[in-house]
Amino acid sequence: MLDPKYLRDNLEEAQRRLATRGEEANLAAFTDLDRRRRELLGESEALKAEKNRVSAVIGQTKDKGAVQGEIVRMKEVSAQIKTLDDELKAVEENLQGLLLRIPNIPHEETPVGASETDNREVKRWGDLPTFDFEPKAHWDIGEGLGILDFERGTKITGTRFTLYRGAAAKLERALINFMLDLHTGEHKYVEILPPLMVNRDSMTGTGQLPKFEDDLFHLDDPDYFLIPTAEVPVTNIHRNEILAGSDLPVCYTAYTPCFRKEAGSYGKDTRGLIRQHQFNKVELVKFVKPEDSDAELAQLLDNAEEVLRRLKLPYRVVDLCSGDLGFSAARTFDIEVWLPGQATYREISSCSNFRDYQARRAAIRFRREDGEKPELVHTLNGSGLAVGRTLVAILENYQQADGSVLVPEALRPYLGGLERIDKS
RNA sequence: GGAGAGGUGGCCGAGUCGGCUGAAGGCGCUCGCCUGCUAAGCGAGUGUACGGGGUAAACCCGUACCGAGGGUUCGAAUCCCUCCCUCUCCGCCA
Repeated sequence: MLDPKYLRDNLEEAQRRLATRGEEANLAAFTDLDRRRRELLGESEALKAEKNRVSAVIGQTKDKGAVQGEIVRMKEVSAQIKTLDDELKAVEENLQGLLLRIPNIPHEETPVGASETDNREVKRWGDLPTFDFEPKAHWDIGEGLGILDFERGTKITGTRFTLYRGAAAKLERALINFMLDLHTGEHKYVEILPPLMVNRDSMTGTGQLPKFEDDLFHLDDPDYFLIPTAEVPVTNIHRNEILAGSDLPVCYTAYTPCFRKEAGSYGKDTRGLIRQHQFNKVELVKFVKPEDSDAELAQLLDNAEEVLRRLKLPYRVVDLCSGDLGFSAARTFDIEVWLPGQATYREISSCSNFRDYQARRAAIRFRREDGEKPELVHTLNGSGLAVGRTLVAILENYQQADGSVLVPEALRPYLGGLERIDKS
């Protein structure tokens, strides 16, 4: 959520910067509601002050007959307050609803652009593998080895669900452990195993609600949602809390399955593991002081990149332009891994600085020193990495002419020393 | 799922037949005093949000908040209703 005070004082600037997202924010409505709210609040509070004062007098008066007139008058005042508060409540609900639907303002350094094509490539790492045969797509490799079963996944549940068996299942598990060990052991993140279902407040805190309910799997009873990313439960760990400044930065990593409806992506990536309704991801989440968030994002991004470097998978980093930015993010770097089967780079991680946008929604604050006013933290998160897509990248980059797949050296200790996946 | 108990400030814990209780008391914490060291002792202070004033701040005024939301009342932490959560026992279960 944007700061209402900032909007009040810098309406044109906010409008202009939000416009770079290609989205028209209804800021005129904000101005009207905000003004009306303050009018009503002023009137209501003045009457409450009067009521409190007179009620105290009535309480001290023994002879109630002498204050009968005041009692009658206060009855009337209470009725007026009720009327004002009813309207105030409606105005505040509208205002809140409006603010919750306005996306974050892009970072000053976010490239301005309309879409994906305007994203700025900032880095390439690794040499692209060469093959003396036509490299296959991962779905062919996986089916050929008998380790990915797309048909049965669909039979058991439906489209965009896949059954892993044997080496693929083990490889997925090895990747999860490898990533968590790296981030907890060398990058000093604290491992979290959060709930996979969350309530509405949590979804609102990170920005999935109220605008993107259609993208989420929902349980009717109780009214819970399946998490689309560990960002949601992990960021909400500190919702409505005031952290000690000396504890920042707080860094968490969590492995969780993620559930997404992928509404509106019909026909896209229908083959293979790229776009599933359920996938595994290791997430990195940070709570930091505002002045540190740019540097912390750079570090988080590097922590995610390190996974690919250890696996020797070629990748590039892209600075997302304003038009391609997610709803809550101010700045986002995507890491895209090379997929030889499709001869293209595909997103495998998205690392973002949300600044105080989520912190304001979720009331996540910190105190620099004892006795000082609480301030909003900055929140960051990024995939470290999407596990299923990492498996895809390994299958495609490490595939051999005979259909087998070499295991990256860094993963072998996690697979009992296994060097190669053969048809089983 | 059944039965019972309970949700008050950073923590513990009082709140009588509804009225100077933002909330006793204790602990913790901060500052000052005292003190060979440590410990103890003395004094003062110690929530958040919103609105208004003042603005570089400090600060001042008002309102709200005793799990959440409604209701009764001139007035509710205290009474009534609904919901949520926690604990204990039973049942069930990985």
